[in-house]
Order: sequence, then structure tokens, then C-alpha cells
Amino acid sequence: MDKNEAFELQDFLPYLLNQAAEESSLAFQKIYKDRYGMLRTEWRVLFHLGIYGRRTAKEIGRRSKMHKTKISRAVARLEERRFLTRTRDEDDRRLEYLDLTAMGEAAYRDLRKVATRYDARLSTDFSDQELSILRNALRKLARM
Amino acid sequence: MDKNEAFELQDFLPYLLNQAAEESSLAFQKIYKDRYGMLRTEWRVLFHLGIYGRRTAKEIGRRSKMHKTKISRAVARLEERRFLTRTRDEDDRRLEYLDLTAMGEAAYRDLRKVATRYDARLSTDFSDQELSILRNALRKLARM
DNA sequence: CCTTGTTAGTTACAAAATCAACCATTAACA
DNA sequence: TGTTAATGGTTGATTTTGTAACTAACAAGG
Repeated sequence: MDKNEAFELQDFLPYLLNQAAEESSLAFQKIYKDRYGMLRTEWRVLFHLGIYGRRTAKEIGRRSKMHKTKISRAVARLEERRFLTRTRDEDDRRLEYLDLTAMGEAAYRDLRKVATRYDARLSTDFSDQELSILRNALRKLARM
Repeated sequence: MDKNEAFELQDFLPYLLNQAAEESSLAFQKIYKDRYGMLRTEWRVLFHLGIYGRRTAKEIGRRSKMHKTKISRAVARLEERRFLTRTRDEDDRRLEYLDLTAMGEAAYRDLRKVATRYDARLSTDFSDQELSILRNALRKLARM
């Protein structure tokens, strides 16, 4: 009754996913870090604003599933470094709208280009069918 | 010349992988945390020893790609809580072999059972073919 | 208006990860 | 040998994250 089945750590999805996530983001991380001194939370906020335009912190949080304190700090740092500005909503003064500055836009476009190339490079190892299954599975696992 | 192509954050592999990794490890994390007060680094070390038997910290690091300080601290905590013991190699006194105690073994077997069930549950969303493509792709991305 | 509850966002403090410098030991080799 | 380099592992300082408690603003009902 030992239940001593072979358990392969390498097959355990949470572990495997984590290794793949870590390894695959390393080289991209190096770029946004070296080039703009950004943290992971920061490029994410930057991208959200770059892609979807003016948003509140709340909206970014809902989509990215980042906790609001992470976002609050990322926004503070991005503002300090002049990548974005905040504007209070005059009708509901709890809200503030975030907009990329020209510098923020430039950084976004630059990093988007890098990300696009980077994603393409990662994808070369797989067929179109594999890629579509992979992305689909990941979206399901991520519940998004 | 604007290059203003649609960029979908949800399709960017490093992002997608990270979301999937985070989401999919949440429920498992709750178990090793609530049941044994362990951190992610700690269950990993525990599993390495449970699966592969007596190892040095170095060997665990090579396989898991965890930084040696993480391992050092995880080992220290696991030793404090009597999940493992250390034995110096008398021929090369820099090395120390790590072994699970009976308690460590028990915790490992318990968590392995949980992990097996958990992995099975995650897998139910996919066909065998999808699973094999997924695991393969992840191993390739993780370079393992 | 006044309480009570909710929401958006921040802050304070504890927990954890990162990075560099650090022992102790062994290896390499002049 | 004696010096320098490399290795396994630990420690301390700093940075980041996580958790909870906190403002400030709005909303709803009396």
C-alpha cells in the first residue's frame, strides 16, 4: 500500500509552467530592466496603457489580476519617471485616469517591438498547430 | 510607418505563461502552506529529495534552477522543522548530503498524493493529444 | 443631514527574493 | 610546499512583495 508511484516533477503542471514562465521571460526581462529600469509590474502597466489607452488603476487590476498595491506602486514609479500622468475624475474624485506621456508611449512602442520579435523567436520552435494548442491551453489554465 | 499593429498582451508567451503558472499553482500552494507552513522553495526541495533521494544542495540547484541562496534558506528551514538532516561528506568537507527524515518522507508522500490528484484535475480540461503537446512545448520553453 | 457601507487607492510593516560579499575547503600548479 | 583560483554553501544589506489597516470619496436609507 505504499503508493510509491513514480512522480515526475518535470511533468507536474504547476512546476513545469513555472519553469517555462521563468525561463521564457528572462531575456525579455533583461531588456526592459536594462533599457528602462523597469520591474515586471511596471512594463505590464505600461503595456496595458499602451494597448488599451487611458485606464484607471482598478481597470488595469481587473484585467491583469495584479493586486492593487502592486499597481499602486508601479504607477507611482512610472509617474516619478515621467512615463505616465494621473488625472482625477472630477465627477468621482476617487478615480484617477492614467495616461502615458510621450515618453511612455515611446517606451511602449519600443518594448512592443521587442516583445513582438521575442514572441516570434520563441514561437519558431513550434508548428502553427502546436502554437495554437499551447496558447489555448495556457489561456484556459490562466482562466482568461 | 507607425508600426501600430495590434499587440495582444494575452498572446505574448512570457505573459501568458506567467498568468497560467500563477493561477494554476494557487490552489496547490494553499495546501502546502496551510498544511505544512511551507514556502514554494521548500516544497521543491522536499520533492527533489523525495523523488531522487539523498542529494547535495548543489545538485538540487542544478536541476531546479533555483539560486543557491534560496536553496540554502529552504534547507535551513526544512532542517529546523525536522523534515531533513544534513551529513557532511568526510572526503570533501564542503559538501553536505541532504536526507529526508521520516517526517519529511511522510510530508512528501502526502503532498505527492495531493499533487498527483491536482495535476489530474488540471488535466481534465484537455485531450491526451493536447496534454502531450502542452507538456512538450513547456519542456522546450523551460529548456528541460 | 447623519449614520453605515462600499469603493479607489495608499501606506506601514512583515515576509520573501535578490545580490554581493563572505567563509571554509579543495584543486591547480609554479 | 605556498600561492592563487575555484567550489559549496552561508550571511547581510537592499529591494520587492504580500497583508492588513488605513484615507478619502461616494452611495443608500433613515
